[in-house]
Amino acid sequence: MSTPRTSSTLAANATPRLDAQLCFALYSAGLAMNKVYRKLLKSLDLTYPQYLVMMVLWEDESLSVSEIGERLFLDSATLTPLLKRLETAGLVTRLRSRDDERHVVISLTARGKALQAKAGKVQESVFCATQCTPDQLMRLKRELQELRGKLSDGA
Amino acid sequence: MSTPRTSSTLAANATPRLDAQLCFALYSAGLAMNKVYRKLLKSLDLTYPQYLVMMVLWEDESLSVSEIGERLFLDSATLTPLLKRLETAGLVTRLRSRDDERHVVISLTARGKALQAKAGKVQESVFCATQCTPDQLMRLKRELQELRGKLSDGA
DNA sequence: TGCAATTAAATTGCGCGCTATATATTCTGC
DNA sequence: GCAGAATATATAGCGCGCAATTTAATTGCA
Repeated sequence: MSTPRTSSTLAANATPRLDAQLCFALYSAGLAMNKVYRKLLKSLDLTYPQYLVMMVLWEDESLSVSEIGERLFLDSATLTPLLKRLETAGLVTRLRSRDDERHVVISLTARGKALQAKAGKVQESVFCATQCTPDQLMRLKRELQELRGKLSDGA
Repeated sequence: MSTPRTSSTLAANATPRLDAQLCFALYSAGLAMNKVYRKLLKSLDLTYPQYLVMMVLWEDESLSVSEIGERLFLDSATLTPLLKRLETAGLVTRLRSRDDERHVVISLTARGKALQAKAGKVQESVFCATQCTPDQLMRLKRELQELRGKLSDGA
C-alpha cells in the first residue's frame, strides 16, 4: 500500500482507488442489468422488483409481507406500495391473517400464476444478454452473494 | 445442494434458474453496498450518487453535465436535480458555457474541493466492510465491468 | 387481569433512475 | 441567411428503497 506523502499532487488523488471502483462497477452493472430487464418485462407489465416478488410467490404461492421481505432483503416501506400495485394489476391478493391480524398474507391469483408461463422467455433473454457461460454466471453469482453477506455483516 | 424443492417437472420451474439468481445477487449486493455507503457518507451529507459525481469532479474539477453522465452512465434527468442539490449545498457551481450555451459547466467550489480530504476515510471504511483482499476486489471489479459492457451491448 | 414491551404493516418524506417530452442553442444544406 | 435537423439540458411523472414514525395486534409478566 505505502501511502504517498502529503505532496499536494499525490494527496489530491489519494481518494478514488480500488474498492471505490469495485463499488462503482457493482452500481453501474446493476443499472445496466435493470435496463435489460425493463425492456424484457415491459410485455409482462412488471418492474424488476415486482418480478422478484412474483418469482418468490411462484415458489411459495402464499407468504406474508415480512417473509417476502426476508427473501428479497426489502422492508415493508418498499413492499407495501409495490404489493398494492400488484394487487391492482390482479396478480396477487392481500389479506389479513385470521391467526394473527398483524400479518398480511400475499397470495397469487390465477392470473398471477398464469404469468409464470411468460416468464421463461424473460430468463432466457437475460441469459443471452449477459453473453456469459453458465459457469461464469454461477461463479459471479457466488462471489456477489459472498460480498452481500460481508457487507451486511457490519450492519 | 441442487435445490430440493419445487422440482415439479420442468415446465413449472423452468423459470427461476441460473441467471435469475445472478441478477438477484447483483441487485441485492448493490443494495447492501448502498446501505454501507449511506452510513459512511452521512457525515459528509452526501448520497452515493452524489459522492460519485464528486469523485469525478475531484479528478477533473470542471465538466459539463453530459461529460459527468458519460462517466457515470447517468443522464440529465438524473443528474440535473442531483447537481442542483450539490449546488444548494455549496459544493459545485452550475454555469452555462460561453462557447456553447447548450452546455452547463459544473465546477467545484472551494468547499467542494475541501471535502475530498474527508473522503479518504470513507474509502478505507468501505474497503474494510467488504472484508476482501485487494486481489479479490480487483477481479470482481473487472468481471462486473465486463458484465456491464455486455449488458449494455444489446441496448 | 392489566398494562408495558414487542411485533407487523403502513405511512411520510426524500432522493434517485428512468421514459417521454419540452426548450433552447447550434449546426447543415440549400 | 434560413428552415430544419441535431445537440444539450431541463421538466413531468412514476416506481423504487430507505430512515423515521405511526398504528394496530399480540405477548409477557407482575
